[in-house]
Amino acid sequence: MSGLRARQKADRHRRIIEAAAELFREAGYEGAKIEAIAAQAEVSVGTIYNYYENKGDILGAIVSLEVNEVLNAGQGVVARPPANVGDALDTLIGIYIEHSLHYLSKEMWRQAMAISTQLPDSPFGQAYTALDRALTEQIRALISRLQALALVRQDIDGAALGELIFNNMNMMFIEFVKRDAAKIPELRAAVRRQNRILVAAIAV
Amino acid sequence: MSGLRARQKADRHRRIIEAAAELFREAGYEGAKIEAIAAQAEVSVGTIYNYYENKGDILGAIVSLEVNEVLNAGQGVVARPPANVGDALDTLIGIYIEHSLHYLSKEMWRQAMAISTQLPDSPFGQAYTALDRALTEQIRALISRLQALALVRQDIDGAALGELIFNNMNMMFIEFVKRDAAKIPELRAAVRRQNRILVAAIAV
DNA sequence: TTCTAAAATTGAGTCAATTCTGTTTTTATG
DNA sequence: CATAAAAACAGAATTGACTCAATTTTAGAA
Repeated sequence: MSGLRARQKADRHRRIIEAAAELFREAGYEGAKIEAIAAQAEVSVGTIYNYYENKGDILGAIVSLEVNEVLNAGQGVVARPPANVGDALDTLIGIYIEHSLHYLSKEMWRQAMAISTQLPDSPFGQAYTALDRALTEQIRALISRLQALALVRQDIDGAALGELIFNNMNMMFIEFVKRDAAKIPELRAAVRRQNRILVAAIAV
Repeated sequence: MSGLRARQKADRHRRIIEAAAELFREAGYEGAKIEAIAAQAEVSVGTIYNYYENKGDILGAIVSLEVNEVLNAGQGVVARPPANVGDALDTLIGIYIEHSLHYLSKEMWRQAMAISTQLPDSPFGQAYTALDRALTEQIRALISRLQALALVRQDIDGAALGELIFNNMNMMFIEFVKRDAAKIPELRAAVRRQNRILVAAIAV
C-alpha cells in the first residue's frame, strides 16, 4: 500500500523535523524563522502549516521523541529497582534528568513548557500533558513495585505519593531549565534532599 | 519634588494597567490588542512600549498585585496557625488558592506562567520567580513556626520540606489553570490528600 | 493511455507585536 | 523669561507567524 503519496509525506515530515531541530539548536526557537525551516527542508511555508498547526507543534514533535526515549529507559528501573527506596527513586529520576538535554536545549525546553501551558488544548498541549501523566504513572509503578517487594509500607497512598514526587521533580526541572547556569548534579542533589523526607516516611 | 513629569508618569502607568486589566478579562490576553489598550488608556502605542518592554510585562504588573495580596493574607496564618499540622498547611494553601482568581482569569494565569518560563530573564520573568520564592519562604516560615510550637518534629529539614510542599502545590495549580473545567474544591482536596503523606511523616 | 476528482503544495497577502525616528513637552539654567 | 538639553511621545514602518485562493500532483476509473 505504500503509495508514492504516503512515502513523500513521511519524507517531508522527516525533513521538516530535521531542519527544525537543527535550526532551533543553532538559532534558538524564536530565532528559527519558519521561512528558514521551510527553505532548509525544501518545502514551502504553506506545506509546513499543512503538516503542523503552528510553530509550537513542530517543537512538540521533537519533545515527544525525547520523552518517549526517557520513558523507555525508565522501564528497566521499574522492572528491576535497586533494593533501597532512596536509591530506587534516585535512579529513576536520574535517568529522566540525565537524558533531558539529549535532543533539546534548555531554551527549547523553556519554549515547549511555555507553549504547553499557553495552549493546553492544542495538539502539542495535550500531548505534553499526556507525557507528564505517563511519567507520573511510571513513578507510581515504581512505588507499587517497591510495595510488592516489601520495601515500601503497604498502607501508603501510592497514587498521591507518585503525584507528589513527580510534581516536585517537575517543578525543580522547570526551575533548572529557567536558569542557564544551573547544573545537572545540583538539580539531582536538591531533589534527593527533598525526597529524603518522603523516604523516611514511607520506607518499611 | 513631585514634578509634573512624575505625576503624569504615574498616572499613565495606572491608566495603562487599568485598561489592560479590563481588556485582558474581556477579550483574553491574545485578544487584547496593544492598539486597543493604548486607545483605552489614551496614550500611543509607542508610549506603552516606553513603559513596558513587551505585552507580557503589562500582564506581569497585574500578577504582582495579585500575589502580593496573597502573601499579605498568608502572614496572618503564619503568625497564628491552627494547632494541627494538617489544618495549618491547608489553611495557608487555601488562602493562596481561593484568592488566585480574584484579579486574574485562568487564561491570564496561563499566559503569565508561559511568559515567565519563556523569558526568565525579562523583568517579568525575574519578578515571577521572586514571587514564587516568596511563597516558598512563607511556607518555610509556617513550618518553622510549627516547629517552634512543637507541632512538627525538630529534626525535619524545614528548607527542603518547604520547597517540596510549594513545588507540589504550584504544579497542581498549573494543572488547575490549564483545565478550564477544574474546580477549586477539587484542587484543594487533591493537595490535601498529597500533603497527608507528609503530615504523617513530620507531625510530632 | 487519458481523464477527473481528491489531495497536496505554493507563495503572496494579512495581521498584530515591536521598533524606529522625528516631534513635542518638561526641566534646569542663566 | 528665554533656551538648550533631556525625557517622553506619536505613529508610520518593519517583521515574522499564519492564512487562503489558485495551481499542481497523484490515484484510480474507463
